[in-house]
Amino acid sequence: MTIPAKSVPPPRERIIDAARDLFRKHGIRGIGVDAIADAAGSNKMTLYRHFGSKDDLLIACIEKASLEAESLWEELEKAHPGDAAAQLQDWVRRAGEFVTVDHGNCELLDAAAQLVESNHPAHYLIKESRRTHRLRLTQLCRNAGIAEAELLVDALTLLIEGARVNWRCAGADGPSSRFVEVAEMVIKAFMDRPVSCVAHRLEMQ
Amino acid sequence: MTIPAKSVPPPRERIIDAARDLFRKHGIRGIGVDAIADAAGSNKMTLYRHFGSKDDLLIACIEKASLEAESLWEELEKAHPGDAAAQLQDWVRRAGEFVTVDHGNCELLDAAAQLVESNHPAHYLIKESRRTHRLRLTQLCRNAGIAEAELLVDALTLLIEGARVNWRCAGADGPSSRFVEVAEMVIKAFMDRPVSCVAHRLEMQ
DNA sequence: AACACATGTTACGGGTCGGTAACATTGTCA
DNA sequence: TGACAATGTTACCGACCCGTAACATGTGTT
Repeated sequence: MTIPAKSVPPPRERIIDAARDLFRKHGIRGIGVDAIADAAGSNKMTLYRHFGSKDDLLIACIEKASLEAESLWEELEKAHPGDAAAQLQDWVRRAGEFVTVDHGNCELLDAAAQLVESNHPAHYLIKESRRTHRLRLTQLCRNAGIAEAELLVDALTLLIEGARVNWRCAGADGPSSRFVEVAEMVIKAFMDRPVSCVAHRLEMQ
Repeated sequence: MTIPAKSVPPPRERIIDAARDLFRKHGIRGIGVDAIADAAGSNKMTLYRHFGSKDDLLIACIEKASLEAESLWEELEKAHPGDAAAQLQDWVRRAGEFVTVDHGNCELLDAAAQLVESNHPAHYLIKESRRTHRLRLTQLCRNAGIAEAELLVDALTLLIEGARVNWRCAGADGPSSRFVEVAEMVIKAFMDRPVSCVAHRLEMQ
């Protein structure tokens, strides 16, 4: 019983979690390390003992978010073993929740948007995470029998990130409320005609 | 010849233009009033003589961007008089340019995203501008013979704003490069079946 | 008890930034 | 020329924030 009950995570984890939450709510520049340490039930000194700088803390947050995003695919496979179409549908449902609920781990985008043209070391992590996510989703669409999987993935990516942005500034009653509806419709359009409009347009030329 | 040649706009306009540009590039909190005044070829003092605060300057920027966005509809009507379908197609094309080129006046979203939960007075302006934009686009879709115009507008809104966000952090070779393609496909899907998938889903229940 | 170690507390330095004050400069009009 | 308004220049204040130093407080181990 050296560790009687892990009722409270160690300070490092609490700080990361608090930072992720506050970064998402107020932006990276919008929140101070003191407030983060305070929200984590700790203080600035222990924060700086674990993370050499605010940037290091940000990187740790992105790494954790990236790991969580990676676990999504295992959950989908476990929920619908071998059924790619059901997994894709479930993905849309979960994406809709990530949009309409604030606790989504889509903070990679927010972080990236705030680091534009800054040569921040976190850029590499974000790009890498997004690349693997894109590949996974493409494979899922392909397994679901969709011919133009890449185009569908791009469409879904635009939709979900547009929904996120819209939800934040236009509220829950804005266009983001129709995300699932629109996404399902787009998927259906891709499934109904594996020979897509692109092929049609190519034929016309 | 009191005013020989308006080769250079007055400081107020130059400051607003510089602020819009820098707000977009670095974020509202990411740029200082001194840098804005400098980029406008002016000083902080004249900036504060025209705008009582940085927030006032931001509001002036939003108002100007909102006016420019409003003029879009007149241009569309002038380019394709009476042809709603062509206007809608042109809208998609222009939206694609706004996404892939940085000078787009879609900065309302960026401003709103940075003012989340801050009770900023600019929130009202942004919401109002977005509301009228939504109404105009809905009317355009309806004139183009689309039954579920509201849903299509929501879909297009999600797509364009997702494309903007993606372009900023994933680069020009990311999903945003397919925006026009996806948007045209979605519009085509709405045109091909005025009785949409929503109606189908209602029938199933 | 004694020690090592992680954590908490307080205070401070250095920097940035929003905003103001006082003064100098320019340009226009009578 | 003289007056007046708009603009430019410099300096400064106060607030905020990142990061560090020094010290105090536990906590577990031997």
